[in-house]
Amino acid sequence: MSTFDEMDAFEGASLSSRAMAARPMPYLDGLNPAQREAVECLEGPVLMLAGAGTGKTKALTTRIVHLLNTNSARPNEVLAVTFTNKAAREMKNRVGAMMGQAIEGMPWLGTFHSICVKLLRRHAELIAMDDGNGVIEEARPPLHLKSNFTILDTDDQIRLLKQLIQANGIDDKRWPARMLAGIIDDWKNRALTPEKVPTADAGAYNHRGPDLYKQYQRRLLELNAVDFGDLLLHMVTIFQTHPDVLSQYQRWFRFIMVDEYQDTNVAQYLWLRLLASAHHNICCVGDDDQSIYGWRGAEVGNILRFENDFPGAKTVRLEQNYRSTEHILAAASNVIRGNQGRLGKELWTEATGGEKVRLIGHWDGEEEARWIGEEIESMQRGSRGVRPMDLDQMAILVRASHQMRAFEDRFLTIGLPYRVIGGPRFYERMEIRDAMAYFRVVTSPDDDLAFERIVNTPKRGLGNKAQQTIQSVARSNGVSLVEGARLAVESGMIKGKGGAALRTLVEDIRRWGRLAGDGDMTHMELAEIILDESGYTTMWMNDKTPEAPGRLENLKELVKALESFENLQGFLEHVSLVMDNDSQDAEQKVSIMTLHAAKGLEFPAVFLPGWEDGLFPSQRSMDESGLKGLEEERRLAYVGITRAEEVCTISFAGNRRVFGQWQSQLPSRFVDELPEDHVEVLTPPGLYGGGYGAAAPVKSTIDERVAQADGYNSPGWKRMQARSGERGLSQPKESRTQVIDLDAVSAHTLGDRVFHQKFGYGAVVGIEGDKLEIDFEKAGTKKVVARFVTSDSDVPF
DNA sequence: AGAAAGATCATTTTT
DNA sequence: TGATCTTTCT
Repeated sequence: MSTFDEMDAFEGASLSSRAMAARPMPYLDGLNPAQREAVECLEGPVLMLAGAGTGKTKALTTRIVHLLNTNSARPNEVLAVTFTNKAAREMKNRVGAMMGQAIEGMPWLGTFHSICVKLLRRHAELIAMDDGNGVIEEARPPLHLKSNFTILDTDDQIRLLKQLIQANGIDDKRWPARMLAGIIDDWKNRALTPEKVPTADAGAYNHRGPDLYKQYQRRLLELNAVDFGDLLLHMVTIFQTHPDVLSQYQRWFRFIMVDEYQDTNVAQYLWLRLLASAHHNICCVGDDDQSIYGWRGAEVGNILRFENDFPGAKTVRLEQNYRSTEHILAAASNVIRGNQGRLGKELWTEATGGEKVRLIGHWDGEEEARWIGEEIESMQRGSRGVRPMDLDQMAILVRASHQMRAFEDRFLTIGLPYRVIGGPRFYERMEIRDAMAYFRVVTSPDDDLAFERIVNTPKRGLGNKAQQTIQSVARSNGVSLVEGARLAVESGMIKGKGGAALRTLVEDIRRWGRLAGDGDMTHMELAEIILDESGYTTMWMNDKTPEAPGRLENLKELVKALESFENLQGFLEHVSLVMDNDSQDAEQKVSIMTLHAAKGLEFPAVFLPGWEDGLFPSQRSMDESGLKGLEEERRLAYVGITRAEEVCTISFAGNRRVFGQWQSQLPSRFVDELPEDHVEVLTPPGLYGGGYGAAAPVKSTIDERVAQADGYNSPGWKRMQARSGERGLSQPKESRTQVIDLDAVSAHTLGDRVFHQKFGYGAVVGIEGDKLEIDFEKAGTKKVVARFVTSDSDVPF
């Protein structure tokens, strides 16, 4: 950070004179014409529309290299933003590899969030509580953010909001904290501070939203904390209200590059526009067809509007695809064609031939999983002219994570190794968060949220009552919770076992803090001491649940991860933003993940199961966002198909168990959007109809052929429809629930023998509404909700 | 304070 | 169905 002045001086040199000194540029040779055009256009706004598999990262990194190599910019004058740490890392590595060891790293290549943290730590004091009414509370010193603020994650955020909600006397059953968190996040994504929330949103959260948002921001400031959304919001606010700060950075970041521009939200967009507004040297890379995070605040509009925002922008399209076969590209193109308002792009490839996209319908979800399992095994050996493939080269991409279960179950039984990608991240796991809370309390005893988390973990006999006492003592004395706890113990307000344990804890926290200060031991040793002496490790060692050993493993891993940091503080500062878990073991495994998690990845063989209306496209997307939602789903389909290099297999099931209820499913509308010429309809083996390659009538649609192939018209299918027809897919929820309950109730009469998951067999001795009184053979008489028992004579379908 | 029964509610989650 | 939360019981 010491080079501000140096830089400003450097700015004087003219571009051409610097370019004179340029070195040769062999790196340009490997580019196709479009890539080269995007790379060589260094000045002014550039929009690089990069379709899937068109060498986007190559172009992006080469452009950075070109900027540096032509002496157009120094490494620290380039602002390069990504969304993920992974993408940032990859760019760093590739730039480094291309440049050789010639440069020190690029300090401003990183995620939006990590860059904003750096900036915000420099200017934290500019974020202050300005009371909207102009009334300043005299008693307190002016409240402003301090440079050593902590970053709260979603969990802390929710807990904080819950406290606020309760303090405001709001029933958090009817108005859950999650909902408020969502609303506030949404406002932050739109760069709205509490004062700027539009009147149209006044009704949010039962009309209390805007007020609670304000309270929440104040509380965060009191805790010297920010949440993820604040990182951007605060920086935008600072840029908007402090022109001097803004112009400093406008001079500082002479060239701006943005990856995945289609995923930017309003706050990120404003942030970029403010920084670029002086020189317009901004190069945005993205693909409007791959915008799949609208539900998280991303605005496709940002990329669609680029040419308006930056008049005279140069748009370059990367359309030559190096990843997939022509059939796969044709399928993807044909599907995405259904969307309105695209910037327009058509992927093409020089390669010809290859396997057509394969389409197959199944009787139900389990059969789909069974078939895919077998197909994977046969593809390992090499089937139907497709080369043999390793498990690592195959992936199953689902719309919603609950679809994974069927595959996991199946693969477990047949012993097929698989790996689930995504899921809870390492630092989001309970034990990691607990351990980190301990570290937080030790390094900064004012961290109330951290203290709250660990005060009774492991159990110290400090229940609700004790914790409330601590809260009120702390509040009335205006001190932190740790201090409040100490006072509460000293004054004898918390006595007995809990009091003793609390005294020990408070003393320990102090002692550990001193150990940290002494520097007599490594921070790893200290971490181990904290976890051991607090009883946290012991807690998990005594835990008999199956996941306990894994948690202990994770704790070990956490301590190991400390190695690469100077001290605990250093670790904590970065952990919330940088700790991802792409732990990859060497073993060959099939990957299972959501379509969202698959963005940016590619596999020789891809399975896309569950293409059924309501599931994919998801009913909820369509209900909540209408056509926009449907179009985002379609982009998701596009993303899914374009992950495949050689073989893409799409499938759907006619029946699926949804929340324990069987439902009949219709093939996804996207199935109809596949181009027939590039699709091969497969016939599932055995069971239904059986005839391999059952001759399809010439002019039938794909749906009809699939239906015919897998026995849609079989008696079983008809029976199924008759049975479950009345509870269709799109019935309103209330009526569906009703139907279920009535079903369950009417299914039993006095004296019936029934089965309950927990209690086993029993006889119905009473019926009250939807509750049954049952005399269980083993468990005695219990009242049970009818839904939880099955009639013994019922043949589960 | 903690276990157990009951009620409730179910997408996608880069940071 | 089953994970997670809340309420109730000991």
